[in-house]
Amino acid sequence: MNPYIKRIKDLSNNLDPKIRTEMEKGFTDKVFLKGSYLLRPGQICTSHLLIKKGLARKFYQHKNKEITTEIYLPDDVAVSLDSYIMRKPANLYIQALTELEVTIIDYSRFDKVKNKYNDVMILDKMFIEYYAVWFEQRLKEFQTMDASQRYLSLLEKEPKIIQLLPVSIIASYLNVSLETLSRIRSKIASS
Amino acid sequence: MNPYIKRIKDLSNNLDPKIRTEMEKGFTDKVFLKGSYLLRPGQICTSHLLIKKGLARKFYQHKNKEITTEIYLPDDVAVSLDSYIMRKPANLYIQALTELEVTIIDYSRFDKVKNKYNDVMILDKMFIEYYAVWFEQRLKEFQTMDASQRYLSLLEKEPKIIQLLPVSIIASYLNVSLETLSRIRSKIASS
DNA sequence: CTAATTATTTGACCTAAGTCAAATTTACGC
DNA sequence: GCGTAAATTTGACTTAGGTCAAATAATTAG
Repeated sequence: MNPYIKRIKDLSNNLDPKIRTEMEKGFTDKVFLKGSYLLRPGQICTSHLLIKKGLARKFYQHKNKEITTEIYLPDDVAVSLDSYIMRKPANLYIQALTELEVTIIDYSRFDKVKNKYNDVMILDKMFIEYYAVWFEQRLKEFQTMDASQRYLSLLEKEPKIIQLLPVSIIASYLNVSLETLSRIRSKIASS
Repeated sequence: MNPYIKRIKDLSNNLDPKIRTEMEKGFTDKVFLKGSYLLRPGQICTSHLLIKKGLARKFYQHKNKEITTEIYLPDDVAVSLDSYIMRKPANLYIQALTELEVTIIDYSRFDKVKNKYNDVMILDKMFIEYYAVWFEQRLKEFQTMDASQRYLSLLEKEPKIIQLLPVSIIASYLNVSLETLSRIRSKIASS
């Protein structure tokens, strides 16, 4: 796990139990069927979705092609940052790729707790900081690596994604055509 | 100006004057010569740099080519988020492109004020939220637009950048070769 | 088990954009 | 203003990766 994320988790676990209890009042568990949508374009994203079990992804439609922007494994948090922060309709989908169990962290309840306890505010800020840095790194990969390098980097950093997901989704996450990804894989296999 | 940034500015201006005064104690003004560096790889970024006058950019070196990641105009805030947040050495440069006047907002002083006043903490969080959303949008541009479209988008959203900066820097900001950018411009001019 | 989908691979071809080199234009020092 | 250096443009060529189409391979339903 990323060290910064680990720090967030540790701090979260060491919160005053009273605060934790109050925070968890705003949590709801929910199960989604494979293929179903946790968020669709037009809806406002009013919660963070903590993945407990299963796989999910975030993607948008562009010229009748799907671009996957994030893939979620257990312990990841799914949210349309743009929609959540700006309180405006989302322009993307969050979709369950398997049967999925999530904990829903409602915005307005969480917001109250944040404003009451500085420690919770700091945790939330750390989460966004991590997100910003993650985006910066991902952007850098697109600016400096070709398709094979991006694939190898993903294989190294997130082998589970490669193992668990179909070529079409991995390709759309790497922003290459599935034919190209297939060629990259066969080239690597034969070397 | 972006509406979210405007909201941050407004909130900042409406802070309790006592808080503002305390916050501004941690501010220092400084002037940089054209071409000089406000941050270099290896240094830890321990401040936000508010541009008062002049132009600056952030860039990194990749395979003896420069990639410009941000261009700063007056009122923008320059910071290596990665280095600032993770408290680790930066891997990029922040450089004055003209004679430059900045206000330096020192990390540790600002941190004290943030933890004392929730309103300041919220402002800082909003700044990072904006940053994350900005990165997300920029990533989307690279994933969905070709070189000409990125150029036209920049021309529309940040005409000043196009007017004020040399082709070589605009090209490295759009992640195209300067020859390609030159061709794009001549094609647009002739149509 | 077999048929029918669906996913993946392979092939042929095309295009956006990169590289290298040369020509031109612009800016700057004296 | 003149010469030199830097910035920009133009040309010729190459290449990564896209598209379209067909061939396999893997799943799934019945």
